[in-house]
Amino acid sequence: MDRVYLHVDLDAFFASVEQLDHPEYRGKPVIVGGLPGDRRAVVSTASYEARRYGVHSAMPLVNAVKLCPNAIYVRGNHRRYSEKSREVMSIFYGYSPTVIQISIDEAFIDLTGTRRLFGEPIEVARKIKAEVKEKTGLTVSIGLASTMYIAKIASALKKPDGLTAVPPGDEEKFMLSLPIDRVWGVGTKTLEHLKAAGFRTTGDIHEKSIGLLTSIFGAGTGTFLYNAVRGNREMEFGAEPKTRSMSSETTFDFDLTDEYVIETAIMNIATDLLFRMHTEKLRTRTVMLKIRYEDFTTVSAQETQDRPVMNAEDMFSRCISIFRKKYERNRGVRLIGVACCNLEDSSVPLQQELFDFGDGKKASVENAIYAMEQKNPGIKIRKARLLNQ
DNA sequence: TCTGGGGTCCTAGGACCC
DNA sequence: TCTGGGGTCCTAGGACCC
Repeated sequence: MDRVYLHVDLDAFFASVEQLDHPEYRGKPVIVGGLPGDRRAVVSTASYEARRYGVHSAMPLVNAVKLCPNAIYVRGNHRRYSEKSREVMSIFYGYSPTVIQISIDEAFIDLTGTRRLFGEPIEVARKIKAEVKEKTGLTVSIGLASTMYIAKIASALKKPDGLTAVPPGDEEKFMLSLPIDRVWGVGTKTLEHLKAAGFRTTGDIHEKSIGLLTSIFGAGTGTFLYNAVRGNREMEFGAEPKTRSMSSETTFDFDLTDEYVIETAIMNIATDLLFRMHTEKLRTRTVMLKIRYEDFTTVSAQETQDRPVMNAEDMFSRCISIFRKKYERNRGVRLIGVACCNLEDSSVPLQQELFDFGDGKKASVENAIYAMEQKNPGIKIRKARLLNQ
């Protein structure tokens, strides 16, 4: 059967939600990510009005302030964005049971075999745009193609409020019409590498053998490039996008060198992460700590134990033990991150011998605290050490 | 100019086992 | 004294995405 996919992308999502919720922001440059004066913030989303000044995602906020001092700056409200995201995603299920959400603001919709029920895919795409606009006030850009990979690239070509269809059979032609930096999966590093090796267009890649490409770019990137420019890249999305890791990190306004202060920050981050793990009913045996030094060099180390992390104290002591082994004294620290990998479902009971260390009591006290925090969002119960932050 | 936070996946090297 | 080949698992780091 002929495959048909849509890729739907919300336009300038966070900024658009702000303009929706604050009518006085409409038609004006809105920049989500931080307030002027936030030293190390970056732009999360810029409204199209702000993009005209050259502001874009991932740009350091200080640069945005220089380009567009009169913009409306907001830190952002993720809870609200998630709510709007759910509204939009639920509309998609009216057109197909197979919706694959790949981030807060985009999803694939599998329209394969739905023609008899819903009509031509291009008409379905138009209907979805209209329904999203009518029900949520937001606009989307859509790509339509025979593979998810092509649909994904197509959706970005006419933004905002765009619709781009690539007819079946035209996949390769489409890839060859694309500037090289539009190839999804080619980032800054590969782009530099391509330029250095004299590749300027997707056609330049297309005319080389797979052997040559892998000898220049390595096996992984080489075969990826070879297939991508032929439109051969099909992504098999597994059934369940399972959570594999969870992390929390903080960039400090100023670099830290005092070890007590750094360790207190680690406690803060670890506590936050453990709370999120708890609400998602996840547990882990693998804890990773990340240190970014003032010069942006980044190191990380992880430790796996037989027993899962039992409570905050356990979590903290694992983090600190990694930190003390890894940290090079007196170097300024700009970021600390903690991650838990290889997550397990915490409702699966533990073997008894892993549990009998007196940790049970601590864990149940913490569960009570978490329950209270969940019931009363806003209340945070923290160790005394964290109160003066 | 100075570079967030939350993720996923890949690769290369070392340990360990047969 | 000098040493195989294959497999698996773990770790650190890197690339990429939104």
